[in-house]
Formats: sequence, C-alpha cells, structure tokens
Amino acid sequence: VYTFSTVIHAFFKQGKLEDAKRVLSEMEDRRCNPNVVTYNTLIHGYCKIGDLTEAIGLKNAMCEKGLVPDVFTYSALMNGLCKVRRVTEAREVLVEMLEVGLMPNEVIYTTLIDGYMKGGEIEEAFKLKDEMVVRGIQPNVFTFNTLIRGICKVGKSQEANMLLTEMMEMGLRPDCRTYTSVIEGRCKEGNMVEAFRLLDEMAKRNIAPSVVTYSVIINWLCKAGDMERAHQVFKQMEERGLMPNSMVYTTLISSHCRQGNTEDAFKLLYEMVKRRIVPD
RNA sequence: CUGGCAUAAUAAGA
Repeated sequence: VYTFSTVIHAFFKQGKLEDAKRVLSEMEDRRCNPNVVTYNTLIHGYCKIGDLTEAIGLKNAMCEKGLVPDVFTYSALMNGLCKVRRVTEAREVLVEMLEVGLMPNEVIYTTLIDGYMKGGEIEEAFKLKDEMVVRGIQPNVFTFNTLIRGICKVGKSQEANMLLTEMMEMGLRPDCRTYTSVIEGRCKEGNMVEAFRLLDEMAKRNIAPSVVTYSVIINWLCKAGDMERAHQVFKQMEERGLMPNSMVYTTLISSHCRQGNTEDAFKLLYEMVKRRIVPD
C-alpha cells in the first residue's frame, strides 16, 4: 500500500492524472486495499487540479469503505475548496471535523485563514487566528506568514510589523517568506528605502533572501520605471548565487517593452535562452 | 501494546 500510494503521489505531482488512476485500479486488482493515505493522496491530487467534485466523491467513497478521514483528508479538501473560492464550504468542512470529534491542528486553521485572506475577508481571518489560540492550537510560521501577506497586500505595513513582533515574542523565527511579504508591502507604499532596509535586516538576522525576494523588489522598481536600479538589484541577486528564473526575466522584459525599449527587451530574451531558462 | 517509513497549509511576473 505504501508503494502504491507513493507512486500515485508521484504521478499527481507530474500532473499525470490518468497514470494515477491506473495505479489505483491496479491496486484494487491485486486486492491491495487503498488506505487513508492512499485516499488522501488522491484527494489532494484532485484538489490541486481543481476537481472538487472528484475529491469530495473520493472522500465519500472512503467513508463508505469504512475508512475514517483524518486531518490530512480534511486539510487537503479545505485547501482545494479555498483555492476555487469556496471558502464557506471549507468552513463547513471544519465544522464537520469538529462534529465527528476530530481536533483541528495549525494546518487546518492556516489553510482556512489563507482562504479568507485571499478572499479579502481579513477580519474573519483574524477571528480564526484568535479561535485557534482559544482551542490551544499555536499559530506557527506558516500561520503568521499567511496573515502578514494578507495585510501587506492591503497596505497595512504597520500592522504587519506588529505581527512580526508578535511572532518573534512567541519564539517563532520569521523566514524568507515573512520578509518577502513585508518587503512587498513597503514597495507597494513606494517606500523603497524601508524595503532595502528590510533586505539588510534579513542579512543581519541570517535569513537568506530568495529569488522571489529579489523579484519582488525588481518588480516594483520596474513599475516605478526605475530600470537602472532594477538591473542593479538583478545583478546583486546573481552575485549572491541566485539563478534568475523566467518570472524575473518576464518582469524586466515586459517593463522594457512598456517603455518602448524593445532593444533591451530582446537582449534579455536572448540572454535567458542562452542560459537555458525557458521563456513561458 | 510500543516505535519507524508514504499523504495536507504560507511569498513574486505576464
């Protein structure tokens, strides 16, 4: 069962839905009964491709076979529902969990919080954070990153800083994603000085910026029309040994195009092709 | 009965 489940997972990761299905039927042919993990893997796979009908069907099927859904089952389903903007239904799944006596964990709550945040229901997201604490579930770095990204998106950097402080007081170490969100929040306000100060602060705290961190800064410099500094940061990124990806190139290329500078745009396109970075 | 191995959540462009 372990082997089959692993193979199904691998196929889903590559988007090979048909192959995953074939493995499942082979399992059944060999009377190797799928267990909770097998079902969770399938449910997660269907959720990722947005096929909630199939995912929900599988959850019902496993119940009919006498298998009991666990937190993995519920979180996969909730995440799937959230990603297709069916947050209310995701919430109902949480209610169902509680009804059957399953204790939600920080993953469950973070999933829902993210669903509400991305749906613009910020107040509800924070209510859930309080609710999890009341239940004795500690928010973790994922939870804080989700909250911080959400409020940064709506331009509340001050509140983001308060959350940053709060998480550190809890003994949680902000990571690269935490900073990337906060940096984008500052960029969005047009406060590049603070954005660069935060990049510096990361270095001091030994938190390595990623390609995404740099791409956020590059993107906002481009938006401001400051191509010169955008390229400086691009260079800095490469000097740190980070390989630019197609997203970073797209940011620069489209910005050059908008400025009517097709020459530099093509230069970059050739450069990325030469470096075996596939344009998308 | 105890333990181990497979499955779930967070950041950027067009």
